[in-house]
Amino acid sequence: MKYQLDQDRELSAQIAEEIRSAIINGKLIVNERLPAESELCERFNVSRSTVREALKRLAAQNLTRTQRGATGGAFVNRLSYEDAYRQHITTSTLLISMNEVSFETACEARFALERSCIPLAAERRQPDHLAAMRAEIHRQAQPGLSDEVFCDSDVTFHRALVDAAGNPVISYQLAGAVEAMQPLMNMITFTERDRAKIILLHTQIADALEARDAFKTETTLGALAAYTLELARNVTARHVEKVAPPEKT
Amino acid sequence: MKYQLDQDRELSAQIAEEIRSAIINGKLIVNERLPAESELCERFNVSRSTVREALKRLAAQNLTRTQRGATGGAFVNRLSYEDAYRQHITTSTLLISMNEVSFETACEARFALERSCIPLAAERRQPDHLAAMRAEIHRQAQPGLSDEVFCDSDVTFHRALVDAAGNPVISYQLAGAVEAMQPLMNMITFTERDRAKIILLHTQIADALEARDAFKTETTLGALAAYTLELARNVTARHVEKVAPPEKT
DNA sequence: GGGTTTGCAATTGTCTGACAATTAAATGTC
DNA sequence: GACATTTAATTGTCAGACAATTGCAAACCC
Repeated sequence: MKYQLDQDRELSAQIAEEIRSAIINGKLIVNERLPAESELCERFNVSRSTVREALKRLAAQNLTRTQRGATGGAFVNRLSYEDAYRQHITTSTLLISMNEVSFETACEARFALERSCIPLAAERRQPDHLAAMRAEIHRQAQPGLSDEVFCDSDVTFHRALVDAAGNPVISYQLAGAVEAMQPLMNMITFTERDRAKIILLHTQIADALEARDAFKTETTLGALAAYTLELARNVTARHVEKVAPPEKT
Repeated sequence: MKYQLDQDRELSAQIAEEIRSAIINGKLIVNERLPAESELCERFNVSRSTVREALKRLAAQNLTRTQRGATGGAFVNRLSYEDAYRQHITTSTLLISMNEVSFETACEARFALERSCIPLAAERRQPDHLAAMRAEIHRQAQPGLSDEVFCDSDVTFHRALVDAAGNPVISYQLAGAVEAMQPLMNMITFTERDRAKIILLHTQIADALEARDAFKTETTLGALAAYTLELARNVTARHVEKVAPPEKT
């Protein structure tokens, strides 16, 4: 069981990779304790700092957790839905914001993906899902609501819709679409949008879902998508008016 | 600009969190250079080891990269689609394998999500997407193909279908569903499955997509989902036959 | 014997200082 | 000006030390 760390990549990265693949391949199982840092030093023949940097890399990915004390150490972490959610949302947010994704592309993706949960949601929605959606609609109708709170409520509404599908894997996967992109979309469109219209569409979605009418739900969600896209185009058009195009060469 | 690191959480985690939120909030922009380690030591009033552990945490999340040398340092990394893909697939794989997700739940999620790209794919599929799909179908039909290669080809086929939607955000989001779950599904069903039947369904999907018939494509994908589920149930049933249920108290 | 306290040992967290490796820029040489 | 050398800045790695935490067992007390 000797590890030869070959290349000129950083040692801590290689060691982290070694352990990471052991976890992914199931050689290390959940809650299993990794060797102590001092032991890893000997095994990989590196200093403790290097081992620690490797372990911190793993901890940053929620692959391990550490405890101090006599029976402490680094343990393989069970990746919880909550951690995975957060990670997925963060990654999605960064990906969108760092890669000049057009609003149309993001909007299209977001609604296409959300649509996928509707047949299941129509079949399985429970009273509490409907109640959550109606509660958010009610909140959205309150006068004097700040844009920020309205946006939060919007996200919560859609999350309830997704959760109504009763499939945690779908909820996790769609978190990246709904929670990461909805705020971005709201940020762009909030100046233009007609809350009454959005609330109406939300109500129609809730009604259709209550009636277990998947087709109507999909159609209405499509209308919401179209309206969002239209808003964005208005904002863009107005921008072009105001900001003169820079005349480079 | 003084940072007070309060609690008894690890310092390196707090520092990493500080920098991470600066990146997410846009206070640090892509390719911007972070202060040198020695400078961060002074700023946060900690030792260099601690700073380094923090930076390694960020590097593990692809948020930063480092270069050695005179003008080196840690730089805010542009999160590429490739990195995001890999991260998403790894997280999805771990989430499924560590949380006792039933096969039915995973299968349902996987096909529901893939379905969402079909209307767009039918509209936009290009000759190269179709060619890629047909190439994989051809591969799958070759005799003597190992299960592993067949599985790889299966994944590639579905990825081509997803990419045909021409939306990189959708491709990214669906990577978690297709690339993470398909291998798991194949692992379970490969003993039972009839390759000819799968190839037929793949062919029908490619044909329907070529004809830009979204409805037919969705129907056929649904049939593939149903067949996969049926296979899994057969395997489970056989398992129950062979393995006597353990009689614990 | 039973419960409590104390001390010990293992382990991670942090600090300090040193040197190696790398790299771009400055400097020197022809 | 072109090329070689030196220098300085920066990260990567190592070694050793001490602090903080924590489970456990031994000692102790009643």
